[in-house]
Parts: sequence; C-alpha cells; structure tokens
Amino acid sequence: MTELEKYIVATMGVADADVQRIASFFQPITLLKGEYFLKAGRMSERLAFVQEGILREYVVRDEKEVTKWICTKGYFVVDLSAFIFRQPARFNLQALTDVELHVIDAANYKRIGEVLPDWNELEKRFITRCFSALEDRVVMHLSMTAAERYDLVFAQRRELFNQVPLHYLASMLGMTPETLSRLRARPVQ
Amino acid sequence: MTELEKYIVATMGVADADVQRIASFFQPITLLKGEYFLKAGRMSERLAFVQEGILREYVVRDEKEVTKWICTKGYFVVDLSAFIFRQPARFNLQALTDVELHVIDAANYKRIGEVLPDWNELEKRFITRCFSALEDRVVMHLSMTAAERYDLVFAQRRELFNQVPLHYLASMLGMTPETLSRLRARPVQ
DNA sequence: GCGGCTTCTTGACATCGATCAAGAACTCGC
DNA sequence: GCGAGTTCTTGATCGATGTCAAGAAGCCGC
Repeated sequence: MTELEKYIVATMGVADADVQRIASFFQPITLLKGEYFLKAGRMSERLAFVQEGILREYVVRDEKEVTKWICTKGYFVVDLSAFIFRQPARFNLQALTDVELHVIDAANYKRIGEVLPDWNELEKRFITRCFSALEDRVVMHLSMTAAERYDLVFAQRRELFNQVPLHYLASMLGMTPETLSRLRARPVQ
Repeated sequence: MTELEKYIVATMGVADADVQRIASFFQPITLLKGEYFLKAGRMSERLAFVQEGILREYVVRDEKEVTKWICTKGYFVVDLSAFIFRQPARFNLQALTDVELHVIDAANYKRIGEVLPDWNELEKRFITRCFSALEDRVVMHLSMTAAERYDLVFAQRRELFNQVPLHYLASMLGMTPETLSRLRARPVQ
C-alpha cells in the first residue's frame, strides 16, 4: 500500500475497493533535486501527494526568496488558489531532494467526486484543517518571539532540521539564518 | 436589500427568488458593544454575516489577548473549525461597537445546499479565498518590517484606524501599541 | 463640567534580531 | 582527496522594536 492509499484510508474511511479506484486517478512521477513541480506565474492544473522526499514552497519578494512551507511525505502540494480558480500560480514548489509524487490533474480530480458520494464534505474538511493550521501560524507570529517560534516548530517537525538547509527553515520561521544558528547554539533550550 | 442579500447576489450569481430564500435562513440579531458572539471553549453551531458594526476576533495566550482579526460590514464571523467539526470554539468574537448580524445555525446552513445546486462549489471557493488571504498574511509576517505591515494594512483598511482602539490594531499587526503610535507619527510615510 | 477610566503619545532605555564580514565545516564532482 | 561552491557558525555592530513610566487627550456617566 502506498503512502497515498494509507492516507486515503486513514483520513477518509473509504472502502477498500474505492481506495484503489481513487488512487488510480493519480499518476506517480519523480522529480530530481532542484526541479520544480510548480513555477510562479505559470498555469498549473495539478495537485500532488508527497510519497517520498522534501519540497519547498516559496515566493519571491523584493528579489528575496521567502520560504512559506516545507512539504514532506504525507503532504499535498498544490497552489490551492491556482488549482481551484484556474489562475496562474502565486508561488513556487521546488524539490529539495529527489521526490516521488502522486499527481492528479483537474479533470481526474473532478472524477473523485463521482466515486465518493461525500467527497464535497471531505474536501471541505480538508481545506478547513489547512485554514485552521494557518490561523495558528498567524497567531504564532503575532505573539511569539523568534526563540519561541523555533522551539515550537522544532518540537513539531524535528526531522526537518537535519534534512533541510537551515536558511530555508530560518525563512519559514521568519528570521535570518544567523539568528537561527544562534538559537540552536543556546546553552540549555 | 440587506447587505447580506447584496453579498449573495454579488458573489454567487443567484436568481432573485433564491436570494430571498437563502437570506430567510438567517436571523437578524443585535449585539451591544462589549457583548460576545462567541466565547473560546464553548460550543457554537452558528455563523453570522456582519450587516453593520465592528467585531474583534481574539485568542488569549499567556494572559494576553492577541487580536487575530477585525471584522466589519460584509465579513462573515465564525470559528470555521468549530463550526465545521462541531468542536468548542478556539477564539473569542466580541462586538467593538453595537453590531447587527444575520445569524444562521448549522441545521439551516445545511438547508442552503438544498436550495442552491452548486452550493458545495461556492462554499469551497469561499473557504479557498479565506485560505489564500491567510497565506498572504503569513508571507507578510515572514518578509515585512513593522512599518511595512502598517503601511500595507493602512492602505487596505484605512477606515479601521479611526474606528477601532489602536492597541487592537497593533496586536493584529504584530507590534506593540507604542510602536504603532510611533509609526503613525513618522514624518513622511 | 467634573472625576475617573480608557486610549494615545512620548521619552529613556533595554533587548532582540538584522546586517556585515570572516572563516570553518560540509558537500560533491572530478 | 582536492578544490569550488554551499552551508553553517561566530563576532562586532547597528537598528528596530519592546518595555517601562509618565503624562496628555479623549470619552462617559453622573
């Protein structure tokens, strides 16, 4: 069973027969380290599930890259707004390691609704969870110091800190690489 | 035509007969300045449209109130996660002025789907727009200084700055009231 | 219109975090 | 295993923002 199939079972409580059918709408693809799943400004009508590897979601602002999120196994990668509204992508999605994805295009995505009767509800719940996670993130930035943000994210996603260049994590945490380095070197924590 | 009905027409392209029908699922209520639409920790199965007035969405963290958002005419107020998952509310919604709302409960909300055939799609698009706005807000905190954040939000929602106590706006912008005061007093801007 | 509360500003100062610069440590291709 | 590039750390310094404190200004009930 692929990670994707496990995910479907775990979060959607779908019958075994349907799991296979849904998973079959996805195509496996591989990206090499450095390649892009999505480039800002381009149209993209696809969404993918991360089977293996790490990607970085970033936007360019004043010639600087701002890393918005790091996606690992079990995440969906997509510019949701671009996917739903069929607009040019607003951000970039680049592989930080070789990556295995399961990709689905908008047409096949639509067909999931025909297989799963309550797909709309599941979809809504999924987006709501994403929304809620972002709410938490905003509150984090409104109320926590750099050290507190580091401690929180380190506790939640420790594995990132030995797999991803730290300057990307620093950007995702809203601080400079130097500050992140000094936080890591703190005496006690 | 109420603000709510205008909103429905503007964003959903619904036939006139349906507009009335949908709007009829909502009940008008009034809150006095200081009263709560939602209290953190309590169950709440309702959502409201702001017809008139201003509310503040905040969470308490380390005994401090963190203002997450200020809602004015035309916004929906709801703890989305609590509403969708029927969980206790995570934040507070308090009236900053006397407020007129159109309220709908979960049961009536469900009935909208029976009136509007593509309600699921509209709902998804609405939540996606909210998600996208939050993405922008996270990027704002990752990449902008306090002065830049102030300038941006001031440009977008100037009317707030003479209607809402500034310490709430300062909190929403992720800075202290003193810093906000100094930014406002800057020579040129 | 007075007293008391809240809000807003201002100043002095402390602290956090950014910047700049250098070098150490670690890839990775050859 | 060598060299070039990247990543990471460390130090010195600077600027932005927070903290603390005081007072001014605005608002409201009586």
